[in-house]
Amino acid sequence: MKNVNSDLAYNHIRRRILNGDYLPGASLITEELSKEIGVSRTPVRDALRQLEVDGLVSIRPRLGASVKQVNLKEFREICEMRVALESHAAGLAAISRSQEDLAEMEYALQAMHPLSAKLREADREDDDVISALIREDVRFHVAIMTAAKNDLMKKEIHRLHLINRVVSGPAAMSQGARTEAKATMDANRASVMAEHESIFRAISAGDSAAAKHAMGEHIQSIIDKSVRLMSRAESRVLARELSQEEMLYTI
Amino acid sequence: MKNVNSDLAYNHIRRRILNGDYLPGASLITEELSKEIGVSRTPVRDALRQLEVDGLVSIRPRLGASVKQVNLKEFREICEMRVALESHAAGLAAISRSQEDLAEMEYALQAMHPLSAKLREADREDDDVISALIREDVRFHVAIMTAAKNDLMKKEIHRLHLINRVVSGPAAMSQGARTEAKATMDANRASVMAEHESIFRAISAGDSAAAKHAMGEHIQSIIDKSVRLMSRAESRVLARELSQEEMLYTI
DNA sequence: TCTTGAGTAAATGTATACTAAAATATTCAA
DNA sequence: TTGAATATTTTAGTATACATTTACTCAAGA
Repeated sequence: MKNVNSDLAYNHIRRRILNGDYLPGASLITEELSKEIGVSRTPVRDALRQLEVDGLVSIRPRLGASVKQVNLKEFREICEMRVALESHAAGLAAISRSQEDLAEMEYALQAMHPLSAKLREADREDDDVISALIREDVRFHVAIMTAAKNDLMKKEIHRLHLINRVVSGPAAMSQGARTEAKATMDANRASVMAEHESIFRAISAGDSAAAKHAMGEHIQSIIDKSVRLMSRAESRVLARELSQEEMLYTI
Repeated sequence: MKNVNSDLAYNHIRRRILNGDYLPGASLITEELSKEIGVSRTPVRDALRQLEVDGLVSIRPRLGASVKQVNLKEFREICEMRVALESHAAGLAAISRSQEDLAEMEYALQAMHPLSAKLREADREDDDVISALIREDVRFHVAIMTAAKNDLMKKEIHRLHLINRVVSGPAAMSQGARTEAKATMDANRASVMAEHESIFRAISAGDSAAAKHAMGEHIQSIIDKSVRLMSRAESRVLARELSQEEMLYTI
């Protein structure tokens, strides 16, 4: 995208969705958005179609656009795609990684150690430390995607991440679920660190099969955790779609 | 898509691209297309944007749309994605396959045996037999994707296949390359059959790891063959993009 | 002859008016 | 009061006019 107004609309709507200003299911009316952004309906339509491709918006012909609501089936499918792509990417990274790639991964790991330790010792959760930890976690994963030397794959993985973020991110979670998520993350922090280490060792050693396997386990465990969390959170956006049959019991 | 006119335009352009009427690199002018199809520019623009998502068209802002030309780097990336997704899908299929799925795979294999044998015996290539063989090959792979019970993954694999078909399909090949492709395919037919058999055995036995591995090898060998063929074919559409530096030698 | 630059043509991006379909409100009868 | 039929409103799809940018042509000068 580089069409000034379409770009404007795209970035505006995208930011607001990722921000949680428009919650999953909320309808996105082109005219309202065009007034809000200050462009005509045409670039807004373009932006919504692009966002549909990104998986953040769903468009039903003649009925308009709304923020994508992911049901359990789709969530599972997205997760399976992530396992397939991220583990394969780790395998490629073990073959194609440069010294710079390895240095970036090592930097992230070195940075995470003290941060993780600090959280384990402290009684209270420190948001700054947590966000720093998340940043380094992302850095580690991005470094691997970069090392795999496959832009298409990197882009697709990023796309899937963003969809998951919209449905399982802060915006889509209740307050209770959010604190519980923090607790679980805290408990599993040590195992995450160990998994990162073994992924890094395999990539560093150039052992493609081992890297692939280690990453597969890692992503799978992350997914298992978030699925468990979301089920408990009774998140509206993750609710299974009820069949016509089941809807008969609404009395 | 279900907007009558956008749909009309989308199907029209898509068919012509897959048909080879518009070759890779050909520019697609919205006004020409709108006259040809008999709708206004708006639905044509929608269709072109959708086709860009499909990976069949590339749009450069202000410069218009053209049929996608895939360079060697992108081709490699698409192939790597296919290996990642199709092998993972085979692994899932080994877990989730139903009796109907297995029956469909077995049907395809049973149908391929005599067809393959007939081609090996006959001196002359029989187009009808070849297209029947391709149909059963597709049936086998589709059955596996279906058995994996992941629509998102199935759709993405199908998308990647179509892109490969446009750049490496009959339309994108010279006559010489086409006959050579046939010869190579003939030589490798036996090994393809053996690979199919071992994939089927693993899925049937519910051995996820084995199915994954067998499919990975199978796709990789298919890709290796087509890469070799295309390199030899000196296909314009697969040509590496020349740098500014290199363009200085055009005298 | 080659390069440079103004001018022109062509095609895309954008805004808007029009059309059609879906959702909502209203009316009237049972 | 309820329910169905109808009218109104809203909103998306489409066509088209206008604005903007790019590419191309052709002439003038080095």
